[in-house]
Amino acid sequence: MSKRVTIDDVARLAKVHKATVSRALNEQTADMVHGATAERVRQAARELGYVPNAMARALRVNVSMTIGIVVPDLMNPIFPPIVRGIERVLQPRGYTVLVANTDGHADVEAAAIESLTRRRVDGFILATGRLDDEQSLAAAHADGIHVVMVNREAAAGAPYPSVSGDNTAGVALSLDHLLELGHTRLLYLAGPQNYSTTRSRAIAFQSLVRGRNGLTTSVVEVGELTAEAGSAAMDRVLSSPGPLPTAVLAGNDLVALGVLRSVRRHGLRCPEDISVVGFNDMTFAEDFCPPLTTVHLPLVDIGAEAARILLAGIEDGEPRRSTVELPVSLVVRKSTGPAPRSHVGSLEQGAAE
Amino acid sequence: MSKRVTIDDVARLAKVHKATVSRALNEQTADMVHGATAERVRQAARELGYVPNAMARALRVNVSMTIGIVVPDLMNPIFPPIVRGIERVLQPRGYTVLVANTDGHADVEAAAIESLTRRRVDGFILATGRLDDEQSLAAAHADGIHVVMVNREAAAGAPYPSVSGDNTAGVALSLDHLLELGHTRLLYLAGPQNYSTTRSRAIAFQSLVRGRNGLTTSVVEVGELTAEAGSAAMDRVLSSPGPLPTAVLAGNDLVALGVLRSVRRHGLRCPEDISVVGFNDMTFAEDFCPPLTTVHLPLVDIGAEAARILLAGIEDGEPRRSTVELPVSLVVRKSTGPAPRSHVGSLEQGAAE
DNA sequence: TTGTAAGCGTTATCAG
DNA sequence: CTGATAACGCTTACAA
Repeated sequence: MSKRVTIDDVARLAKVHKATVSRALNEQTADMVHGATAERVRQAARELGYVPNAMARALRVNVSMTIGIVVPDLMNPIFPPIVRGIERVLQPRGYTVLVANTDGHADVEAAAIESLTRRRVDGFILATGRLDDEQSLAAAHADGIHVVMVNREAAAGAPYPSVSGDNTAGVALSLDHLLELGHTRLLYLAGPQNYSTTRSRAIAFQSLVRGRNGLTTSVVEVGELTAEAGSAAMDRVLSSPGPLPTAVLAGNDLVALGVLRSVRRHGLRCPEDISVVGFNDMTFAEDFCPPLTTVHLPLVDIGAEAARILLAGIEDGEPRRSTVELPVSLVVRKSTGPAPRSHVGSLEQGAAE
Repeated sequence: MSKRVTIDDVARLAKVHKATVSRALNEQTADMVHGATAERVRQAARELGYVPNAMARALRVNVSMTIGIVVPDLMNPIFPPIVRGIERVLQPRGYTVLVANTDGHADVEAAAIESLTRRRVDGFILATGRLDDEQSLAAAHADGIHVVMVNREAAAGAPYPSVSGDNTAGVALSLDHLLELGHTRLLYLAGPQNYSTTRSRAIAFQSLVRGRNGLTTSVVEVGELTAEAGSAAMDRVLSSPGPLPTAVLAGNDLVALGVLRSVRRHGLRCPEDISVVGFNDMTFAEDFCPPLTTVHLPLVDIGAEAARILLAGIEDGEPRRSTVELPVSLVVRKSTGPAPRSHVGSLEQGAAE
């Protein structure tokens, strides 16, 4: 536990003042010192195994080179790619990333933000997508800490820049695909409405569907964005009376996965009896049973772009106000197919075209 | 960007010395100050929105309350559960977690460790499982920073405690299962041998299989622990001459997934033509096509246990030397079935029982 | 119970 | 080009 070596130790060995050591070891200021001196200092540092204390530096210069990322749950497969994207741009610039999970609870989110604020992160990237106003975040923001939202639709008076996929386009793509396959009885399985992504997807669905003739549509809200919740919701749908939907659009892939499980359990086949389309194109969506047709979001890029905007804000001083929506695409796999013939005749509302 | 409020600001408002503020706001020392004074201080702090500077504190007390986690790739689904487990025990104790990805490269791993050392983490949890000796880690360790390995078999002279699943038992379980199903021609698809987990699994396989009559076994090493590498390796196996294995044990689930894909592409059916068993029971293994039979590792527990050991070491001062192997279980799903009858007669070596 | 003062390891500023 | 000094925000002997 030999007391850590400090800049003073290096100075002593190199027979210079610690200020000189500081200058010699710093890229920015290295040219302020004589070449030979600098080399002597570097040599001494190497010899002693000197590792600068980033906290002392941060305290002095008031910049921690640290970014806090807040996610609901790293185990949700959409977040690791986003985090990777963020790291990909931050790491090379010398930033380190602090990740906090919130489990989707507002109070632990507040605690996480507070904890990161204590650590004096230079900025926040929030991937929680909750719509509730966050007290501690606003406070941090007021103190000049930059914030970028990710995977979150910017609200009207959005105080923070945001980066997300084009949810409306994604829903439109899915819808077109299903319509082309002849589906007329559609179910939208929406996520909780206090998540902006799922909310905006649901809104997109409603407005795209409105005014189309020959369509029977319904929207059911699932309590959580998990396979379990999706499964439970679909169970309820499948065991309720009346004609079943021939296709379901899920709020995200996890929900879609739950639907797949439920459909299987009920002895129905996907896509023969019912088509399913997801959202996000999470890792392994192609390996599901059947491989999931879903809207592909460029998650890594979304993370990277968020990081870039954050950095730009930090460097300018001026917080940006951008709202970026990255393009999405539909990747058609095996969970969607032609609408089942047997149902065509049994429409009970809406005129068939 | 109003200059952050400091302890002095609070002191001024509460009309006490900053030392008193420090004492009042600190759980440990709060009882050293008069109740009324403490309340006044808390009130002032609240009023000003005071958030203590953790770095200044860390600098003073020489404890950062920060733990560095080093993983190869957060996008590999086995790591998020481990990280969650770690957080689950660290968070409540006030620790914050710094996660660094290495992409499996030794040099970026070194850089990550150095970066975390600069930040003066109180400990490391390494989930990289590489066997290469890490220079900067040894240096940190020599300076009294605690280290715990996770998902890594302890080598003979292991300098650090480690927590992992019982790999040998896992392989034994898989093997027994396949033997019971009548498989006699077995392929082990091992991961790279510089990962201790995959190495010890491969060794377990070899030694368990040795001396068993009536078995034809082979071991093929795949270059990486990814679905792509697994797929490529299996492609090679399937397009080589000679009788095919009736069952393959994969070094981990990702490799198994690659095998599944390859098998499908080659027009073979799993498990009718070939059985596949994985290792790890990663999230969504049950949703693969077919659902994957695999060895379940208690990943969250593994992470949690690692964190506990780390904390114990930090609190004692004395680094532990424990090597923990958590029990594993086989979860049988649909990717394994009876050995195909058609092959029974065509064994070309080893006596059928 | 509270105040004083020193110091944690850096870097910025100002002299030399 | 280099050295001295102060300051970043906090905790902790020690003193009152």
